Order: sequence, then structure tokens, then C-alpha cells
Amino acid sequence: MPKSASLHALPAAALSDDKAIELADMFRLLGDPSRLRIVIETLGGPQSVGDIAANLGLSPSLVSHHLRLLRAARLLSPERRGKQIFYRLHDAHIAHVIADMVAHVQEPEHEAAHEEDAAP
Amino acid sequence: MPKSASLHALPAAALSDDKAIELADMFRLLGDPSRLRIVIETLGGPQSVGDIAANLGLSPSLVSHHLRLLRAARLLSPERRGKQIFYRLHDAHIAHVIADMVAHVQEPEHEAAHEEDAAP
DNA sequence: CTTACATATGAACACCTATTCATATGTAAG
DNA sequence: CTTACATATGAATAGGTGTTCATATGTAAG
Repeated sequence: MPKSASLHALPAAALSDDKAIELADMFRLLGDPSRLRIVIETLGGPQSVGDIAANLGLSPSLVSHHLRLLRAARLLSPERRGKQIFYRLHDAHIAHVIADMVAHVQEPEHEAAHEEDAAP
Repeated sequence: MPKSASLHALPAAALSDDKAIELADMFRLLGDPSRLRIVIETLGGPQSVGDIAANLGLSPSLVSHHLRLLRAARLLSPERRGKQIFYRLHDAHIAHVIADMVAHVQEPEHEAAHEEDAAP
């Protein structure tokens, strides 16, 4: 394993394949706009399925399908309250990660792009 | 008035659809194990296509295909050095976000932290 | 020039996935 | 009981995507 020496304060780039797959799995779930919006909705507190659907303009069926995946991945957890079921972020760890990403995206643009593909 | 933030200054859950799609796009790219490993490889510094391929056990062709996507999304940027082309994270912003996620996954164990927020 | 190496590109294929529709399950109220 | 509401589930489908193979482009050296 001819690995390049770690540079500076950055974590040493190496990540076990298992962890990589685990991370990729989480990224993949958040990689769908509908699912990402659902997760973001829960950042403000537990939300019922119906509220999420109405708020995002999605069908309750579709929201439920996505919630099943987010539930299986332990990103969200359900809590029954009467007829409704409220979903919340599974733990503070997930909440922090998501909030961090949202915060980063909401920041003003950092630098301009270089130059890229040229098409003759 | 924004909803009450529980732990830190959580952003008020709302995110414009454009930003949501932009974020989801980035997540989707990182949602593939091969692509995620490629990005993580560049955390330690610029890496040539061949080195990445050899290091990850992927074909140079596949790596190049993935690099094209990461390049188009401005996550990585190429730099020619002789015959080889080195790829590095496009900016410190991206680097920080990725490193943050990796650090979170590498933490020993994450356990659920319950907290009551909003109760109608 | 030719040769060898490094990367990129296009096509084809198999696989996966997001969405919709119809239907089922569960729950509170009349 | 029945009715109405909230959520879940299964099937079917259209579109997307990762991978491989073959080939092209670019670059340094002999």
C-alpha cells in the first residue's frame, strides 16, 4: 500500500471499505431531492407523514416509500401519536451532519471555478 | 419566527428547492462507493488517475468516467503534470465538508441522543 | 518519424430506482 | 358494529446509472 503521506490537518484520507460503503449508502439516500427535502423538513422537529407530504407537495404514498428507506437506514425514526406518525432524525449525530451540509450550501459562494471542458 | 433550534444553531430547516437540488446532486455523486473512494483518495493531496485506479483496484477507464462527473460537478479539478493528470479537491469548502463526513463516520460509536423539541 | 504510456471517450448492457396507482393495514370516533 | 382518516405496502413502469470493452486523443522519449 504505497500511500502518500498525510499532508496537514486533514484526516488521513484512508477509510476502510466498509466505512466507505456505509458512508456512500447514506450519501445515496440523501442524493434524491425528495428524500433530502424530507430529511431537511425533520431538522425543525418531528413531522407527520401528512404534513411532510403537504409541505413538500408530494403524495403521501411517495413520502411513505421514502420514509421506509430512511427508516431502514436509521436516519429517521418513527413515533406514533394517535392516528398520525411523526418522524424525527434518528440521533444528534445525523442531525449535526445534515445541518452542517445545509449550512455549507447556504453560505455565499466561495471561489470562482477554474476553467473546464472545452467543446469544439 | 423560526422554529426552536434544539442543540446548536440549527438552520431553520427551510432550504430553497434550488439549494436542495444542488445539495442532492452533490450527495448523489458521493453516493457511489467507487466515486466516494476516489474523492476520499484526493483528501491526502492531488492524485494521478493511474494511482487512484491502482490504489482502489479499479480500471483506469472507470476511474476516468467517474472523474468526468466529479469534474463536471466542480468537486475535483484536474492539473496536468507531464503525461499524468492529477486531480484534487476543487476548493477548501468541499474538502471541509467531505473531511467532516469522514470524521463523523470514523468516530467509534454513535448512539441515539433523545431530545424533546416541539410537541403540539 | 515511431513507439510506449496515460487518460479520455463512446457505445452497449445489465442493473437499479423513483414514481404512480391500487389496495391493505391500523386507528380514532359516531 | 361502521365510517373516516392516516399511513403502509405491493406491483408495474419509465428513466437513470455504473460498469466493461473497444477506441481515440494526447504526451514524452528513442
